[in-house]
Amino acid sequence: MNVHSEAEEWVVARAAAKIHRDAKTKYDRILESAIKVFARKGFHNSRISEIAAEAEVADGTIYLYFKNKDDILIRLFENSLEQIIADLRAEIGKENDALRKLRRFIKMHLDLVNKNPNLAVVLQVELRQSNKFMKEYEPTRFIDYLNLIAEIIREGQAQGAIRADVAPGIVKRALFGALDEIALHSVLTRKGKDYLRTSADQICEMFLRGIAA
Amino acid sequence: MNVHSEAEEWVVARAAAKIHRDAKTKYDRILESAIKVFARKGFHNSRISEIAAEAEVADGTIYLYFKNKDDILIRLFENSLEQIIADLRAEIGKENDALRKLRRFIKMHLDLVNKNPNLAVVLQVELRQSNKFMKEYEPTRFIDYLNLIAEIIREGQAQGAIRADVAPGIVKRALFGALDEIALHSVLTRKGKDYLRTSADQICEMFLRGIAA
Amino acid sequence: MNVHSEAEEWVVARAAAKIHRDAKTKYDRILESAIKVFARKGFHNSRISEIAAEAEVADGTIYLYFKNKDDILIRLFENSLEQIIADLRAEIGKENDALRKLRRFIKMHLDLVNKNPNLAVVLQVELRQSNKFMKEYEPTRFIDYLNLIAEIIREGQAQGAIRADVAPGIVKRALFGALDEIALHSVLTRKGKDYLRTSADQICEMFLRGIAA
Amino acid sequence: MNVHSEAEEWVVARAAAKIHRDAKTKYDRILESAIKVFARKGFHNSRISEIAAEAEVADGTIYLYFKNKDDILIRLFENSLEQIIADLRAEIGKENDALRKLRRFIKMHLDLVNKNPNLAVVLQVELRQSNKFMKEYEPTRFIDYLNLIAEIIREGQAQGAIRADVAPGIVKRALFGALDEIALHSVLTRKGKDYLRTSADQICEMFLRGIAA
DNA sequence: GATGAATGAGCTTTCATTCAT
DNA sequence: GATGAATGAAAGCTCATTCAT
Repeated sequence: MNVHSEAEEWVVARAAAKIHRDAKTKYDRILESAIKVFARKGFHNSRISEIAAEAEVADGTIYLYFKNKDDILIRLFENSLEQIIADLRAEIGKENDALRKLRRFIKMHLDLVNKNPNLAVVLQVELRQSNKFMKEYEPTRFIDYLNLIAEIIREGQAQGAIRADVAPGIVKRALFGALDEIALHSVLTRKGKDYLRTSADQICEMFLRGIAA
Repeated sequence: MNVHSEAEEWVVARAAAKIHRDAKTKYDRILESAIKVFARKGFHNSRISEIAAEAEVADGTIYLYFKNKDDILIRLFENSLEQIIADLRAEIGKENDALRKLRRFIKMHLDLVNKNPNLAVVLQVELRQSNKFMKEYEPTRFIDYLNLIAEIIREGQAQGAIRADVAPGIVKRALFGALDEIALHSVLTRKGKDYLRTSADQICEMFLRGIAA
Repeated sequence: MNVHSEAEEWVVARAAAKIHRDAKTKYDRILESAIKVFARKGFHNSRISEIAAEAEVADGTIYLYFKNKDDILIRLFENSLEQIIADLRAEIGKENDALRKLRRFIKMHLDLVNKNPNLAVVLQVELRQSNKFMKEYEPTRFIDYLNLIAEIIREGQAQGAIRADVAPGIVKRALFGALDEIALHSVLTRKGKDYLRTSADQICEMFLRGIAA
Repeated sequence: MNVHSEAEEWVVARAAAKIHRDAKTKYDRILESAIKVFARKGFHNSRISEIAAEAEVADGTIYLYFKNKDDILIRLFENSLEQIIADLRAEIGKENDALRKLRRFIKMHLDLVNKNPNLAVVLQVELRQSNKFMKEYEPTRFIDYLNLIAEIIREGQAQGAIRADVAPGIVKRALFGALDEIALHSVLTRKGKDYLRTSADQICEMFLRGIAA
């Protein structure tokens, strides 16, 4: 390889990087950078300036798109959850039977942890360290998520597949809590795919038997 | 009530307070004050000086008993869990049947949240906001707690009351997660006794059916 | 003087102050303020906030230009010494004869103490109270200063005016030590011009005879 | 060696240590410990509790013998200087000739640095870091020390060996400064015996020629 | 919209000193 | 005299946020 072509390649690579960078909105670039930085350093140890550097924008620019540091975390949560809910709905839609829907739901929840480790760290660990998120955030999206479960349960009850005395409003939280704790353990101990698969099976077995008519 | 008796009562009250204060070690007084202050203001918004004032000791005195602010939280967690584990063991000991043990366990876990609201706030919300706790703490006591559940499950499997293909190491976490999420919701929304009772019943029903042979 | 003209003068003075303030870089303003404050209160008794106030910048701004409090002292030392060395070189350059150069050097060293009393206090007293300066600082500039003396001595030896058995590396320190002690005494007892003049004469007489061939 | 005699030896050693410890007054033990600790850690980084531990006394005991931390340093300085002055007087007394006395003085000053490295570190570096010492201390002992030099010079002038136009009050400081700077350099760079010997010779040669009639 | 220099509030922790025993 | 548990004042530095350009 001669010097000429090396230089040419470098120019091409730079141009490609720039196109890629320009293709995304600054908003998205900041969110993606925040996920990386939060996952790497933790929420409280991440500096706005680091996120800005990672996103190749100025510190002040972040405040054109986000109210403050906690807001990045919360919007990140909402954005991700919105996408996840959409994906889950699509996945669930492939089944008619409520119990089979729940099975898909459980498997997919834990599969997401496996496939998005950075996001999982942020949602499982860092998010809960924001006082604003824990105390002030109106958890609309989170409630949407929980209600996905409640809906399936009610559907199952209508179908006669799930016991009528099961309280969807409570069981939705119990199931979420179970999945969440498994996800947290997976993230903190870096136990990955196998652990999550086995756990998904165990939880399916237990919950479905637990609420089946 | 006349002024005289008021003054007398005040004297008596002061004396009682002093006796109470002297009766406890400074260590215990600091821990109890920390629970109150953390529950009231949140971990990050609590000042060491507030805890010291509440415990009626000097700021510096706290550092004779604790390494730092996070250490207070962690020791508070360990102390509480140690007591809780002892109480749970005693409670469980009253039954021979594994499934009945689990039932007692579940009911008591949520009953503790009801009976110690301040402690519950700290353990459910504030504790998780300490980066040191989430990332550096070796969760020995927590594992002890989880293993209480695993033990009962293994016992039930030996008795033939619980399915042999249930994985105690996973189900213990799933059950804890479910209870924890219900506890968190109770704490954040200030839903108390009734919510916790109903939830305990629902979780018992679901889990016990879910793992029964 | 009437009130009218007083007010006018004040306006003029303020304007002048502002021009003066804007003309210098923040870096220089902070250094100059530090000299004043350190001289007035001593290094350990000076607060960063005082230096900031004197320089009319925010506390945090200081940390955009300096690593920490000790760094201000060290940079102050280096900046001053750099200027002093340049001036001394110019002064020395006016003579050809090594002994006459030394004479100029000695007189000028003590004259600087007389002309910059604040800086002298800082360099003689406060600088030595910084642990970082005494133990961690790599004294490049100071060595440059000492080597000015060594160079002149070597020159004198080449010229045959100074004994060949004089060790420049030791005598440079002995001469500096002598001047430094006189300077310190002048600063601590506020003995000024006359004391310094007489001392310069005495030291010249003694050193030059002491090393002359 | 059998176990029996080992135990016996240990008892004897302990007893000897205790006797040694008791033989010195607490005052002396604290001063000696302070020299060690200050030399090891520096004045500002030494804790009263460390000095107390080293001296095997309680923290509070130190305040029965010393006003405060700076007082330890100052009393340490005075104690040492008193001893040094006595030794120097004895040494000087061995000569009649003023110039020979000065020679002995210079050599002994630098020899003391060589022989008491810990003390030298404290007197050369740490002492100057005490604001109280630099600004409030009435330097009686130090003046005694300087006057030793002045006396010899006056003696030499009376003998006709030293020029009459030499100002003893200035030259004493110049000589001290020269010796002090060499001592400091030796301490900071850990250049020991050889450096100090050569320096002593150079300074003798220069000073004695410099002031000789 | 984008920048980044400047701001300044905010707080844990240390450790010399005291004093009841 | 000796102890050592308790005190509490004291301040450097960080970093989220602003705003003039």
